[in-house]
Amino acid sequence: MLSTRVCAECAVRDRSLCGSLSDDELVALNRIGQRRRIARGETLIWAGDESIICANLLDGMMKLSASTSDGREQTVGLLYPADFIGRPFARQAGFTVTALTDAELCVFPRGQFEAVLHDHVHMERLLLERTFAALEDARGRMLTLARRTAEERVAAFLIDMADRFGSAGCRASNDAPLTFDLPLTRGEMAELLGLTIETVSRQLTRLKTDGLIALPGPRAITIRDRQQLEGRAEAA
Amino acid sequence: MLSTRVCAECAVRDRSLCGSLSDDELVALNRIGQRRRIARGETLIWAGDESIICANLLDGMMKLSASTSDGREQTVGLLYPADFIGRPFARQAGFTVTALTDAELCVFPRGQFEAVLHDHVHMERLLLERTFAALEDARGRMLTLARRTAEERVAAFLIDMADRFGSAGCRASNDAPLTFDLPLTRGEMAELLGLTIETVSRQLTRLKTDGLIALPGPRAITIRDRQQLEGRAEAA
DNA sequence: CGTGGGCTTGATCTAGTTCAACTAACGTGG
DNA sequence: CCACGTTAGTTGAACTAGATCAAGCCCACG
Repeated sequence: MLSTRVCAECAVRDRSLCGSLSDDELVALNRIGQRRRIARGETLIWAGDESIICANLLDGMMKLSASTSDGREQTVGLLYPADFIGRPFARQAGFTVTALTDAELCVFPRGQFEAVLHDHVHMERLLLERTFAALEDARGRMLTLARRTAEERVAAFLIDMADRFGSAGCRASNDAPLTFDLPLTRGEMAELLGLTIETVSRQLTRLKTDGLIALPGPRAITIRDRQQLEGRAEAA
Repeated sequence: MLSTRVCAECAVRDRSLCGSLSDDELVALNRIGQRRRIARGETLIWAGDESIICANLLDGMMKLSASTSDGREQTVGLLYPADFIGRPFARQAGFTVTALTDAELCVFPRGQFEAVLHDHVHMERLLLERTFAALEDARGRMLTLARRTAEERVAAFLIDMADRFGSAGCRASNDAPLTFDLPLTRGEMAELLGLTIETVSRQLTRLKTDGLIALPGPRAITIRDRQQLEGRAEAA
């Protein structure tokens, strides 16, 4: 009873995997799930560790990252609220999962989560669809990392962030200036875009001096000319 | 009856998704599946096209590729026998699928394949596991494309190919020279590794002059010192 | 106040691209 | 059977996008 309440009040109930479950099914999931808060910078899972947990991200933002043996790092995915974390059916975690902001999770022991998955075909189907979507995203990013210029990467990233965090909903084609705070530092952007901090910074100031964006504060971005920014993102 | 025979004789029966089905379940799949041969260079699916088919690769090798609007291309995945092709539950194909060698496929209409998937939970589970594996592979490749040097990419690629095509099974740690034919041209390697043809060629001749490999013919590779080659692949 | 992290800016360097020959292998048709 | 065009591969010289190295700036926080 109380436990269904917890899920019923979940911020991402309707968007997460759990949205596929009926109220009574949620009871089972609640029994194995545990709320957990994690601070910005903390890492939940280390690549190579035994894969013991899965989770749903309830609030905040996290990153998935990989690194070479000599320490070069690359962010290979971003996680947003309602996203699924972890890899069922695998013994080892493939990537490191770290909080980019303070975050809140619903954590499940992997084995038990697999059992729930097994018993709830619809949930498994949803996870399959999400995994396909993640795969498509990763492959698209491969094109970016391998072939796009620094300017294209930065411009495309800003547009993506504007669409996610730009207030006043999705007024995508609106040409009024739009201001929002980036949830990532320059260093985190560099790690995501396959560049260095300096290059990211230079590209931003270039877009600023060209009048396409403004930088009201270190973390704030104003999109002043979305049209042109889109042009820079896909310089045909 | 005849139709089950077709699957029973399938070269990849035990390794493909279909391996999860009982003989009588195969009948259903056979009814919707169709053998198809495709020549080297032909493309089966174009990115952006309506997603009408799924398939199993029976024999040969294919690539998945993406490109920018101005024609820069990147191979985002390789497909080997028994691999699954296509994206169920999506209306559009995300990537172009092209044969790297003459190939043979078992093709299913997407909708009908989805229905089979729906009716055979075990098969859906297998597909989920494969999709996770593909996702992990794609993310690992992101690290390579963003952070590794040309030499590391080429060396790692050769080791991967040696493990797949090196005759006499997986004598991975054997230090006897191992010769095999690359299934990819220099251009295809470049597209896969995020480099240019010239860079791939130069790296290969460097590895040759350093004595780690030999190049008996344009397509042939001899691994002469796997240890050292591995060192070049992960220059710690 | 000073100290440290995040950010910017400048100067220099370099790995890999680009451009340009050139070579080798391979069919195809005269 | 050989000339010839074509495609794949190699090699060299020059160039450049982005990395690296090196200050400095700004502000929050102890």
